[in-house]
Amino acid sequence: MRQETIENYLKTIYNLSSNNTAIVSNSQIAIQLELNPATVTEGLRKLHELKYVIYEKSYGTRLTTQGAKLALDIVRRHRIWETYLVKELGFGWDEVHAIAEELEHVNNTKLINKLASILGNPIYDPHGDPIPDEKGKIKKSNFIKLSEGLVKGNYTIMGVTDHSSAFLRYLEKNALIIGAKLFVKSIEEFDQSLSIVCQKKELIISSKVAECIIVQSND
Amino acid sequence: MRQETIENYLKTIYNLSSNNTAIVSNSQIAIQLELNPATVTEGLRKLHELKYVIYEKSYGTRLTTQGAKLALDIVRRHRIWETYLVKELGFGWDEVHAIAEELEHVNNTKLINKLASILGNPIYDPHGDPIPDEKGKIKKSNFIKLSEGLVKGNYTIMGVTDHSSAFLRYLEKNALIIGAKLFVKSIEEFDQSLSIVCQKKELIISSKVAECIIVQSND
DNA sequence: TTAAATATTTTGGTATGCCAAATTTAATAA
DNA sequence: TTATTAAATTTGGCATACCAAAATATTTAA
Repeated sequence: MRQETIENYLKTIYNLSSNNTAIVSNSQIAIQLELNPATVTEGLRKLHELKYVIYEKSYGTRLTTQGAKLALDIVRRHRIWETYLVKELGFGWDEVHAIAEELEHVNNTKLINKLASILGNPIYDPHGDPIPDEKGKIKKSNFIKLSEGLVKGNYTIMGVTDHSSAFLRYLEKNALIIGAKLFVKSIEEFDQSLSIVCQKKELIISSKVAECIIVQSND
Repeated sequence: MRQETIENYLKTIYNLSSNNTAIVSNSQIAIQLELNPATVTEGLRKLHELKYVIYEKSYGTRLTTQGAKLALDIVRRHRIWETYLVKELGFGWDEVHAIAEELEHVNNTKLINKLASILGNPIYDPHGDPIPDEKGKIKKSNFIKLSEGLVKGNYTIMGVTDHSSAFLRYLEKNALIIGAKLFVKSIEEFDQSLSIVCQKKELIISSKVAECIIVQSND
């Protein structure tokens, strides 16, 4: 199996299993990697043989210790590169994801550690995602989705779960950036849209958007 | 054909045809890319169809305008990365080639131009190889191999044609670095080894080494 | 608890990139 | 110029990474 293929599967499984439960379904992986389900079944069988995952037929897949180790390394490379592109090379946070998707496959520990060191060994990337350290240790947080926030709650935006340019530009347009503080004025019962106050401006955001914003409570 | 495969062929053909004549043989490519000759025949047939090369059966191959354009772009990316790794990230000139082999395939013009700009748009990389500009224009030079140098000639080292770590470390050990000035004291008739003076120290170098050092005359 | 819907796997098939061995073509030396 | 050697090509084959369609499981809803 090509190294890049392995890395893409493991990264995807890691990302899916950390958001949701530990077990990941084939269809989730297929959608994420834009592959036919048949291809994913094959891929998981091989990754199981290679001992990167525990794949149980028609049930689900989870990473082995070895698989998680590699997944965390890819995630680290990806997030260090994103941070470096934004902080040192002047890219916008909405354009770095695609470049980092390629750079993450360049396997050179010294290079990544050097970039991390220049950046001051950051713990979060420009999207608010935690960056694993060299040993794969990751800062655990008590962050929640804004969609889980409470009426009259005060929150700080800590990250996003959607990295598409379209979404990131939408946020920027509305000043919904990392570190911004916001107040939940009300939640519409019908469609769960939120009326919030951010930077003294009031705006309505859909539940779909709120699902993709990670916040920390300030109360 | 995978983009990376195309890029590796074109880069190799470019490197081989600029040193020697314009036409490159299959066996040269096979050795350089560490591929079976049968594989190279196939590859060249496909590159011909894609109009990247003119491949004439049992005769040889040369780049088309389109092929040369892409080749020069890869060479640019490779050499900018090498320079960036040495100048900005503190890598040794003997260790950057392998990393640049991977980084060169990341296709993002803005990224390369940004790196180049930080470096002050350099014309030579750490090995003395010229870096094509964004349009593929390359600085032509009157450099010669040290093996073509004359007795009692004064020269400045401008580059190398072998990028192996072993060779680069040998040079460093003997203070034969880019920019060093040297004087050819004598040439041994029997084996064409050179007796040179560099940094006030005298040393003997084999014709094989002299073949791989690029110099400019100071006389 | 069954029927319908959804998810997963199997089967059969394609394209790419590679190689070894056999054959053909070209180059070199006698 | 012919025999030898070397280079290039063809042939047949393998592994990977895919997919579409059919078959099988599993889940959900009636």
